[in-house]
Amino acid sequence: MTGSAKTGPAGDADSPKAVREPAHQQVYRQLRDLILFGEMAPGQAVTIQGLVAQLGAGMTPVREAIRRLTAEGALEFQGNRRVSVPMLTVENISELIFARQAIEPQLTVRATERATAADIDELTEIDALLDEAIDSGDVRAYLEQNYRFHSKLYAIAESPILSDLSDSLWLRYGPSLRVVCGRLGTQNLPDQHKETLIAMRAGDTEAAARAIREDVIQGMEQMRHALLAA
Amino acid sequence: MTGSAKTGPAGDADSPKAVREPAHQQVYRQLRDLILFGEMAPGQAVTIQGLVAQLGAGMTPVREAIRRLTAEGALEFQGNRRVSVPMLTVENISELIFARQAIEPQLTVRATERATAADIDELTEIDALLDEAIDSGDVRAYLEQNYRFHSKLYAIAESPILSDLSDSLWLRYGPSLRVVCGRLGTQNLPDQHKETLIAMRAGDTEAAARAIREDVIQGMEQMRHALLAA
DNA sequence: CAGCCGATAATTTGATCATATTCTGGTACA
DNA sequence: TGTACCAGAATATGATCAAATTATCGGCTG
Repeated sequence: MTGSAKTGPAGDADSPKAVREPAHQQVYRQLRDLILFGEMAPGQAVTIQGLVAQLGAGMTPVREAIRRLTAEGALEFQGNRRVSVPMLTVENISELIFARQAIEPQLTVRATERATAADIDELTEIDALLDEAIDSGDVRAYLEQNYRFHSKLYAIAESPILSDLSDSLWLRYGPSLRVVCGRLGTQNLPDQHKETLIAMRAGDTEAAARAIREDVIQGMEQMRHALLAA
Repeated sequence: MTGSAKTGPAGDADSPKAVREPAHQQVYRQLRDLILFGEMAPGQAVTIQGLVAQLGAGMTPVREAIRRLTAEGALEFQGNRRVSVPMLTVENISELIFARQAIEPQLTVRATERATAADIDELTEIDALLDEAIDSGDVRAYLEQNYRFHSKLYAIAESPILSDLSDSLWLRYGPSLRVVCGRLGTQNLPDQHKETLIAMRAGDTEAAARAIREDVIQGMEQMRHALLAA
């Protein structure tokens, strides 16, 4: 579901007459990014008419985007037809830790089996941008590049179902991740990406999976601690 | 489908506690059941206007239900505004096996830790209906009761995120499961529920998890074989 | 006489529908 | 064989209806 090329036959170059993306999909991506990169705080209410005004879109596309994101776990029904950004509980975090460490190492195994040299180069490039963001303390850039790294890694795995699951999990903790990063800064964040890349270059599936598992667990544990403090 | 009347536009004679459910949610549940219990074949196209006619609902609720189920993996975009029931590939099955055997035993562990005697009694009752369906060769009833059993089990676990993941997986293989059952009959289907219940009564989390893992793997392997035959 | 509680009105927001517009895919015709 | 047209389906809009939250007012009690 990441947007590289659309499912069209020969990809025409972008021309004035390029394939217009449906409005509901545009709205979906915008809102998704807003949630994913922490523009929306956990607990914040999401109103249809608010988004209509904010994004300048029609009502129907906004409704559909909200439905879709609700189904993916990025938003939650607040009972009486209200929708809001989920606030994670400690139990939620435990579930997320379990699910992520069950799924993402497996995706890493498959990615390592399939990765070409060009794939690994691209990951390395993203990781460099990630380091840059960490050094400069740019939280937003950190979140984006970190997501891009994992997203690209799992795209290489060519496992649509597991990738979808992983994406769904990411949407659930995205907003809280932002809060944690804002509080702790970007310095102490986990980063096992170097180890992952080394293992992938060596074709060592087990080591790559182990590195990602570490990355996942360290990150989620830090979230758990930050949540307990609040 | 549960023989519910059409959407009364305005105040009809209220039932004592009628909490009118939104139309889009009704449509969602109806379509979900259609998919889950094999009323729709893998590969079958799903059109908005077809459902509008079939379910007697408005266009907007149908659209939203389709979006939601698409996000959950129960339906898939076919590229050009077309939506259809997914046909599983062998690779898909492998992913599903991995994901299910990673998640569902853990849900079983949590359920075993939390289950009351009444919970286990209820599960036992469902399992009895399940046996009945198997004996009488009623595929539809088998699918329903089997889903109810797992659904109830995971509800006991009080783990909303893992339950959501499990539900999403179920929606993906529901249609194909129907095909397999229709081909093989209900006799040779896996059923580790007895072992699960015994372990739960004894509070043996490990044994319960092992039984469910067996149940999952046996069922999915049978699906894989049936798919390879076709 | 002042403060609190419950009921009702007003406003905001969500749900649904009818309709206009755009796009896709097929078909007829050159 | 290729192009233009047509039918049908999906997308998108804005209006309208219903529900819920919020605000306000009047009565009651201390």
